[in-house]
Amino acid sequence: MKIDPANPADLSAQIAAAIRDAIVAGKLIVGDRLPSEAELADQFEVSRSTVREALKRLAAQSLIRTQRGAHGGAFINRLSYEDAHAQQITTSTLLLGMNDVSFDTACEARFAMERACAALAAERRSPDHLATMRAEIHRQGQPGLTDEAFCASDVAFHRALVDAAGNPVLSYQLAGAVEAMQPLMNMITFTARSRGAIVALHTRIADAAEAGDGPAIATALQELENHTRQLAQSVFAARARPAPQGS
Amino acid sequence: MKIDPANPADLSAQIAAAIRDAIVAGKLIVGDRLPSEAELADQFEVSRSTVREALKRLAAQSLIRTQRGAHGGAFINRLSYEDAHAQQITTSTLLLGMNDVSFDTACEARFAMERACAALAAERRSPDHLATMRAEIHRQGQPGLTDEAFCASDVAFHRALVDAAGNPVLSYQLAGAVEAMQPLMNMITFTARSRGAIVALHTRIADAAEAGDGPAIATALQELENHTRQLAQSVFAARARPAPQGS
DNA sequence: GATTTTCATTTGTCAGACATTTAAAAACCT
DNA sequence: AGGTTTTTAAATGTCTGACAAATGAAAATC
Repeated sequence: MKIDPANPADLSAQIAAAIRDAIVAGKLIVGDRLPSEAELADQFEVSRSTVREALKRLAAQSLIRTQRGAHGGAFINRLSYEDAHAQQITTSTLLLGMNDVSFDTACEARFAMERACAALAAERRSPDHLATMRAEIHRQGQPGLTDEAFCASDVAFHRALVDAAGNPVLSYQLAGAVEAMQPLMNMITFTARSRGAIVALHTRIADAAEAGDGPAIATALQELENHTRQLAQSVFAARARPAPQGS
Repeated sequence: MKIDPANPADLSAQIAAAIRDAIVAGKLIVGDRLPSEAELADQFEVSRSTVREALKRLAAQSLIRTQRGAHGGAFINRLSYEDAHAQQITTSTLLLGMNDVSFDTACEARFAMERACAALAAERRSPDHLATMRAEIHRQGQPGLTDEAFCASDVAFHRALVDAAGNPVLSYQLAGAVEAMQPLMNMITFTARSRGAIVALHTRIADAAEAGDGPAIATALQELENHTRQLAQSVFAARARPAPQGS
């Protein structure tokens, strides 16, 4: 594990990359303890501050965790689904927010992926998942719900559908995509009429899941996608009318 | 933007979180320049080293980029698809590698997601995508190809299929899932016979894409998933036989 | 007016110091 | 001997002060 002092890139970035590569390559495995900061500074022939900056970079990616005290140090961290999930949501949200991704593009991607678990969800849904879906549908029908709360419940419903597929890898990937959409969805105003349509479609999805009918879930999701995109289009059109030349 | 000095957590982690939240909330937008390290140290009432460690954490997530010199500093970075993609691959690869995710689970998730772009790919594939797919199929048929090279070509083929869906968000999400599988796929030995079967299925996929037949792509992908899982099962069974009680 | 030099600003790196945490080792007291 | 307290060593967390290197703007020069 060496670094190139002639490289113009930051030394701390090089050191972080070297250690990260060792982890990805399996040379350092979960639970292993890195040498102390002082020892690493000696090995790489840099100061302790530089080593520390490198370790902070790795900590930011949940690759290591540090412990203070006599037998403390930096340990290779087991990347949990939870950590990975949180990172993915941050990344996806920023990606969508910073790159002017159109609502249509994000919506299309999200529903395409969600339809991918329709068959598995129909096959494996547990009573727990069904109960969660029913509960969220009930909440969505209550009057006086703010748009934000409606959106949050929508996310919870779809999250339950995804989890019903019973594949943690799929859940991790999809939850990121679904939750990253939330800031975009929050821009929409849901009228009572469109809420009714959404609740009806959610009910169809829950019924189909209960009946184990995968294709019916997929069809309902397709209709939900169409409805959502139309709704967004009309909302954005109405919003653009007062200021057509708006930046 | 404040931090709590009584919080037992690292000050640098708190500062990083405060700035990250401001970015996610849109209070800091792409291109904005953060105050200089010295000014941040004054604002947060910590030393410059602590501020630097916080900034390195953000840099590790591609949230900021730094520039040296008179009018340099830390700037809010536009998260590119490329950066997000690279991060996702690292995260997914480690997640799969560290959590003993079974080959079946990962495989199921990957193909489920990939089938999600079958319809879109059939509709939008460009001659470029078809050419890439054909080229990779041709490479996969050549004798003397190592297993690693075969796997790499397999990834390139599926990458082209995903890109053919013409949705950058979908590409970003799926590419991570597909490429994260590569280390698991590399554990498999591909016999000449199974390579032939895979190439035949790839050809069917390319033909269906050319014909604009989405369902046919999905069917072929399903068969490819079945074949891959059977192959993995037999390989792992053969490997387990010499040491059935192996840890 | 164009070129060169100077200069101020900012990040990158280093060295040394002290505070804090932690677990093991040592000392101490039944 | 056994249990409790104290000490100690090792490690990370933070601070201070310094210098190097890069970079763009301003000043000086031709």
